[in-house]
Amino acid sequence: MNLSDLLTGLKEKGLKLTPQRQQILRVLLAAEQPLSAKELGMLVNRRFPNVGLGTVYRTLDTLKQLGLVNETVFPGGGRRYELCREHRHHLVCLGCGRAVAFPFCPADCLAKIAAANPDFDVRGHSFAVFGYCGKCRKAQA
Amino acid sequence: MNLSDLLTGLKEKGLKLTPQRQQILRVLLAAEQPLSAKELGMLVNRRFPNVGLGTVYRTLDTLKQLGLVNETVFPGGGRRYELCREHRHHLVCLGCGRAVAFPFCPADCLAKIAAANPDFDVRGHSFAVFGYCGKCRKAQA
DNA sequence: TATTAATTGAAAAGAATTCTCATTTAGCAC
DNA sequence: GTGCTAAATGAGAATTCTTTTCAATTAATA
Ligand SMILES: [Mn+2]
Ligand SMILES: [Mn+2]
Ligand SMILES: [Zn+2]
Ligand SMILES: [Zn+2]
Repeated sequence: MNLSDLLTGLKEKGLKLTPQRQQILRVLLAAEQPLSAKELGMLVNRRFPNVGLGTVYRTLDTLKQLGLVNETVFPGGGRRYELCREHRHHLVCLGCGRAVAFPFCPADCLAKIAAANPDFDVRGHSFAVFGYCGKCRKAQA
Repeated sequence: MNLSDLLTGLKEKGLKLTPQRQQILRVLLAAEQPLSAKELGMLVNRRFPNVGLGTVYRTLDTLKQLGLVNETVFPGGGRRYELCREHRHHLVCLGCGRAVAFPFCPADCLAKIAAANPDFDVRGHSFAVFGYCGKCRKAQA
């Protein structure tokens, strides 16, 4: 998934290709881990200093609705955003906040749950493992 | 786990057994699903109308630190609290917010992750499945 | 009952997110 | 290119959620 694919996607939905949106997408493409709205805003501001958080949140909303971005909630409550690429989950450090992705998910659990709750229309799931990374453990000791 | 067990726990840690704390624990014991701080506060207020949210949050913090309460973050970002009973996860309705617990967790995934990241000190994990419950589906249709 | 440190209520402060509205602008027709 | 229009933006106000502050209260202990 590259920038022009994403822009084509927006265009098809009748959305304007504003420079702000393009830059937000560029930052998301370059990100190596899920970003908070604030982090995303700061990165966007490197090139467009007066894009406000309002625009960041609005854009994230539209991208979520288009299914291009997904929102993950990490322990402590912070919402983070990333482009939808391969489905993945994260190993999150409670010390420094860094996240490492892993590509597999609890398929057996999901199957059990769906089987046990036929009335429920399952739309998604979240899974995250948290603890302390090597660096933070050394820093503590 | 009943009320006097919990109170004994608090006492052992040198914490005061205030009526506010007791009521918060009673409400958490009676709850059938994780509560937001606000919901918890309102339920506490039925008996103690002037307990403020400040006290609710402070008490939840102490209970978390004692390992008696755990915090779960549901999709959208709301933090919810429940007594630590058996380890469990939830099936959460995106429509009405109701949650149903299920008692198993992705053990195989957790093992794979721990094996692949020996430097990382795993302290916990979160897992939630979301979608729309039977009631909400009927309401939509 | 007197003492004391922990706890509380009330209110202020902070942080995160959403809303409002006047202004700007991308996309389109001419 | 020029003008039109609905969509998008910037700036800031407003909400909502959570933490902090501090003077007053109170549970625990002697
Ligand atoms: Mn998964
Ligand atoms: Mn589990
Ligand atoms: Zn770390
Ligand atoms: Zn529902």
